[in-house]
Amino acid sequence: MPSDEDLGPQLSGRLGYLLKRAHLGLAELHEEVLAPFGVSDRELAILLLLDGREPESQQQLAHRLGVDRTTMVALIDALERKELVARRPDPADRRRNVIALTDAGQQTRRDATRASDEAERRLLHDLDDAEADRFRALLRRVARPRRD
Amino acid sequence: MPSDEDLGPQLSGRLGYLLKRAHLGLAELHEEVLAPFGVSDRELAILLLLDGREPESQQQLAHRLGVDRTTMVALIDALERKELVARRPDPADRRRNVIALTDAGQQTRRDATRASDEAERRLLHDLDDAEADRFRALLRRVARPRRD
DNA sequence: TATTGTTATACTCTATAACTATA
DNA sequence: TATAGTTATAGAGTATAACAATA
Repeated sequence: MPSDEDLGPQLSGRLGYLLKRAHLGLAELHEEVLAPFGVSDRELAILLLLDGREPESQQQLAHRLGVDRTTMVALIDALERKELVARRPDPADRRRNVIALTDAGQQTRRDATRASDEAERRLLHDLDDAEADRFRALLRRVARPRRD
Repeated sequence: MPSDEDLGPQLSGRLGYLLKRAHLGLAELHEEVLAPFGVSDRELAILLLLDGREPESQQQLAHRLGVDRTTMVALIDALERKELVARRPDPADRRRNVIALTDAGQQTRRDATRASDEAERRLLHDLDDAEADRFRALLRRVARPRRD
């Protein structure tokens, strides 16, 4: 990724550029800290989505993650291969797969979440605690779902 | 994009999710406000990169944009088709193409930048002016290039 | 030999359409 | 008929490898 001097003030101050760089920076940190646990940031999101909920179908999960159900198939495939989640047919409706965290999945969720916390801390490294809280609070308001 | 209730507190508060949503929200706003000018946010970035600089080769431009030179080819192709930029061979080194904004490109840069300002304002709609300034200042510090 | 722009190719991520098994 | 999961396929967006022109 280029530095500010490369870009010039016209582009380097634009919100789109800043958000992209922050997002990309966090993605890189996540890749680094999650590597020991064998999951991607994306997969951690699914583990978090599954945790502490009634077991759900792939389709419900896909909807909550904001992807198509066809996209969900490969994501669950990967997590199942790693034995972090299990598919079982819903007895009440055998068209459905119910997805649940395995014990290993629970453990990975805990460990990977701690690692992700560390990635977030490193992203906000230049901010003191009060500034970090302020940033998070403002970002939450900016990230509100659009009301079109 | 799913709402907070869909996600649950475990995922909806994570920085990665918030940054992604803010970034995506701005991308959607940009698509809307830039449509009348026939350029994408990506293309506006290139127009801004070209503005007020010594003319540069495709490769220099690619480096500053943070993409491969092979990727730059199609981006310049599109802008050239719209007659917003012009390629001309560098007389001093005929391997190179020098890329320059056309008059129409200058005009589009001005108009599209104003539209992008509007998109940024709409993204920050829930913040008052002081909060928006604070958010920008904090984001700049978070978006610092990683010093690995 | 090395570099610039280009093309061909492949890889990732995603969605749409079509298939199957169930309902 | 309609729905859940799946597969095949296609479209972005990106990169790597190879090629022609030039240095």
